[in-house]
Amino acid sequence: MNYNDFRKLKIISNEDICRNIFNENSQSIKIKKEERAVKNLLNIYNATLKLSSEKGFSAMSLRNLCRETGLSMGALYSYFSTKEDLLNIIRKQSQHLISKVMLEMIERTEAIQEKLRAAIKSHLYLSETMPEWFIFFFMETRTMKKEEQKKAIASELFTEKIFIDILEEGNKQKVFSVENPVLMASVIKPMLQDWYLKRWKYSRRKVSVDEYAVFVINFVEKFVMPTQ
Amino acid sequence: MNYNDFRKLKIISNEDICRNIFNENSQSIKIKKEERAVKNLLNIYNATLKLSSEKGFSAMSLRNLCRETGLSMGALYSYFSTKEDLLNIIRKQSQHLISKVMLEMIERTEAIQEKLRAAIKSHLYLSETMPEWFIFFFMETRTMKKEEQKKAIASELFTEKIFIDILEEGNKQKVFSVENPVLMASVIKPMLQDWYLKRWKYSRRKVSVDEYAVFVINFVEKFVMPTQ
DNA sequence: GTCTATAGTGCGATAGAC
DNA sequence: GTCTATCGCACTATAGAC
Repeated sequence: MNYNDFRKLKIISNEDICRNIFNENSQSIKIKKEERAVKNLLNIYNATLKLSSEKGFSAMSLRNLCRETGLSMGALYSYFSTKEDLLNIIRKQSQHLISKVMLEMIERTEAIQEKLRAAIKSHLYLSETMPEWFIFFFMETRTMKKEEQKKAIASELFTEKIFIDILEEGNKQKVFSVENPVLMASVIKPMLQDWYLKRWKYSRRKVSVDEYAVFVINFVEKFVMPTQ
Repeated sequence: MNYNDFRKLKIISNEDICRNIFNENSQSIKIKKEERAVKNLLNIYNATLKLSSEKGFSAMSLRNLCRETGLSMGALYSYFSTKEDLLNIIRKQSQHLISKVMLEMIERTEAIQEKLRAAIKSHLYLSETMPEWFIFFFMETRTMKKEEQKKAIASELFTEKIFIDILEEGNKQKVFSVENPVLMASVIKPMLQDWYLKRWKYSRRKVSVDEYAVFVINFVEKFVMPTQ
């Protein structure tokens, strides 16, 4: 599977995320008509990610957000109760959908080697599809309050666990030979994160997400496959 | 060389950085006595890195900084002219010293394989010595104005270039066999950055900087050394 | 060289008109 | 359901006392 195939699957969209936000926050959201609410939430969602991936969430004022969305302060506050609330809602829903997609993509494959490739690709492809959200999540974790931070850290460890499990299963099947699966998983993650954190670098050098995926997969496989 | 040896070298200190800040900004700094100025600058420097590595520079107010340093608003403004100015001064001086240290450490070695190891270790050891600064630099790049941002990006590319040069020289000497040195250098960098960005993870798992260095070096060498 | 006091701005949040 | 108007507060920055 390459990035084009992945996109055709239409496995995830910001609209799905906003519909979930609406359904799970129906009490705090003052707007009752689903279609209107989802439309505005999508507007707010996109604008928030855009503005805060530029300068950070705390540097984004709600007045910036008004300008970007075309909504008034009053209207914004019909969709969330505090600025911090907005951050938490976005974190929660997107995070949930992303783990789901990764697991689905891995489930589609059979062989353990394919699972490793699927895990790497799905993370890269997801971040290619919605880079602002990945940057947002990475950068804003430390600005969150303790309790929210814990959930963000749990999510980081969750995706890492996916890799650890695959590597350990590969060891068991004697397809892989990884001395330290935990440390191995630890260094795969930052390579995937670099794709969205330093996107400017790769686009400047005209490296496509597919090329990057192949490179990372080769790199990792050379280390995890038993030497002949 | 391990981390302990590196520390004993005392090759870099925050005081050196602050003394440079004083010397290179003698016009904008209103305090004229060097010893007093350096002492207070060090205080401000440490407090700024501490506070902004917690919640980000833009979320750190100058009132926070007063509390942390024990200085008043008026006193602070004798050392820099605007809040943004403070950010730029810190970026510039630390960045300069860090490239210098990396190059020095590499120069101490002879064989190209040792140079690769020295480059990896010096980056890891530096970030172990002054993690707040590395986090600060990584996180605040995007909050900077265009012109400052360019300098930060140039610095990222500069350390990457160090790796590219070593890999290409190794290819020439036929010690390495790296198909794509640029992409290889691109993925080494995030592995080094992970050490300070996710420090909580490694300390929780009781991985020392020396163990991490060995792992990264093995990982990279397995890929860059020609297969027998 | 450092302090306190304060000017001036922009923030998050809300009340009430429509 | 969305708007405008406005409150109270915290911010950066400065002026002037000591």
